[in-house]
Amino acid sequence: MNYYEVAILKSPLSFLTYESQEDLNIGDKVLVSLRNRKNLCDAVIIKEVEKPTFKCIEISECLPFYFDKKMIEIATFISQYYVCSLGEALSVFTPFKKQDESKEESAAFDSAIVLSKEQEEAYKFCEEKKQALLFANTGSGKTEIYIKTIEEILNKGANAILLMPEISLTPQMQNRLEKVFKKSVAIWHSKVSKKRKNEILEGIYNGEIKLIAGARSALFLPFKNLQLIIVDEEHDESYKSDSKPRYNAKDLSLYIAKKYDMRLILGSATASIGSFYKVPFYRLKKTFFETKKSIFFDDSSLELSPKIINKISNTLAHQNQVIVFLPTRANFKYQICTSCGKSVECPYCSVSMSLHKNDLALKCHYCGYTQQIPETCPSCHNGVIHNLRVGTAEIEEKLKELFPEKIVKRFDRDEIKTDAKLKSVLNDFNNNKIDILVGTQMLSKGHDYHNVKLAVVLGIDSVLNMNSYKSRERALSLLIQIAGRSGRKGEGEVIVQTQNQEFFDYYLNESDYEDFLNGELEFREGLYPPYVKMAKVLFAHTNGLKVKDEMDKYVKLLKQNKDIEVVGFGQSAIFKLANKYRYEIILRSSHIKALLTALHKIDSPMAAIDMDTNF
DNA sequence: CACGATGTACTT
DNA sequence: AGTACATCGTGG
Repeated sequence: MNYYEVAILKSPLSFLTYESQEDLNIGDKVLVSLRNRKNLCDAVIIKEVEKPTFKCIEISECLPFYFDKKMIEIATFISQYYVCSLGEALSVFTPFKKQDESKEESAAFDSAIVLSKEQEEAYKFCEEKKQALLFANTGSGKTEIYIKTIEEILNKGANAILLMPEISLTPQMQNRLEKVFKKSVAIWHSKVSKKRKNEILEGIYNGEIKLIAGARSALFLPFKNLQLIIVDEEHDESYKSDSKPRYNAKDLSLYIAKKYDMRLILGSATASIGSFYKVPFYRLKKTFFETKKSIFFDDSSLELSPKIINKISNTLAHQNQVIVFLPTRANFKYQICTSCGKSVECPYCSVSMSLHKNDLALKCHYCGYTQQIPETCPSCHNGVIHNLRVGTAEIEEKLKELFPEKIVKRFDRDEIKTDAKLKSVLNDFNNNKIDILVGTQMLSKGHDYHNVKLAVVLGIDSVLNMNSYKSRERALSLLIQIAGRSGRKGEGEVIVQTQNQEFFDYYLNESDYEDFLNGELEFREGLYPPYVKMAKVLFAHTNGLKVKDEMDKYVKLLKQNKDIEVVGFGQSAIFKLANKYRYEIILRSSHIKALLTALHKIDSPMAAIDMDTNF
């Protein structure tokens, strides 16, 4: 009889010992039964052990899948660094399939791309450094460098992964890749159907698919010979997972590339401070079409001021297109009573409900709770509800009133729910069937709107004024990304509504993003990442008193540790979420090991640990 | 005493 | 985490 320690997938349990008649290998995927559990559980063989003193259960079945050595090593790192069980860490991977060898037909792709002198230099730089940051202005042609590099890697018979933020897996990027790599490329993200995912996996198993362009989870696909990872829009914060394991796919890519000596390209026009600090960078500034960009500012607090309306009107009069950005969905963010001043809150979360006129409803953007629009204030019963801070739907409505003969469409999470919808709206926009596109962050992500001549940026101050050491970085990079959408061909205008003209103007017109990054590095030294590590411990429970006590207990405990600093603690920004009260502790340390040791010791059922939080 | 809601103990 | 089982309160 053989005895094995197994990690239960998706479970926080530590290793459990099972027996088996069969000789199994480390990494084999098996099914085991667990007392109290009706279904068999997926598990992974971690190591062979001596016969234990207690009685074992037999492994129910060995499945024809396995996790290879690298997967187990990377998962071990994830469980250490992001503080979770090995079973939880392994569950993000798609295992290999035990089967006959895949056909080793060598590929010969020819993108026929000719790089410019500057691109060629950048390309060489990335090759020499092995792991590099391609800090490339919008329109400077980083995609060509990606494709050229992928081509080189695939032609050597190896595999490549191109990571992109889910939202920016654009149809045009798909087209460009398919044009060169044909059936060898596949798109992978959470909205791909289960059936299609199985087809793709089959393609990876038999070697027909050599390149995956996809979201976060694409990093964990079973490639035999992965040699290149590209992280596009590397500054994007959505690479961080917000459920367990809370890994950051960009940071993990760097870890993996270094550990296994793979090529890595991090690409962005607004490089993140972390990458700028850690990774050698090449600055690709020269753009193909020398675009003339004029930036205007508007300091009104009105959402659509006469100055802005005038600009839009002029642009439309010349048969040109406009995009309007604002960081808020729906019609209004807050519903305030004119009489008692209270806002309508979600009964399960301590946040204001947002008005959705289309659905005649108030919705909670955090838990999804929906209720009818109240006629009078639910608190004092006599006041009238007054709206504060507009969202995309409201601006869309106003623009339709102002320009009744023009086509106005919305581009946000409420409107673009499927891939088909995304494609059709982008298609209509690029075929000039839409005059004005109003949207949220979604607008800023790498889409190529080639006829846009005006970008209107509203509400950027609410991003800048957020209470986070990252606010400046977020606001400026967002603004640059949106501004980059205007005038991709020829002249473009940008109008920014802000009370902070000096800040934005300086970095948009007089200085460079690189200077901004250097300035921020100086500001963060000794206090914030990338110089120190920060983590959040979130306590959540239906009982608000119990959870506070629990947090207090850990504050006391953690404060005794000389190697780590309790930066702050108290109620979370959203105190009540989905009917649970939330408190948090923010930790900082320049001593990673000490911080991780402390975090691993936290064993409260109410606590969730978030390493490298997106504050 | 029947219920649902809440709490707790356990997993090889 | 997911589950079964224990305990508590309410209503009949």
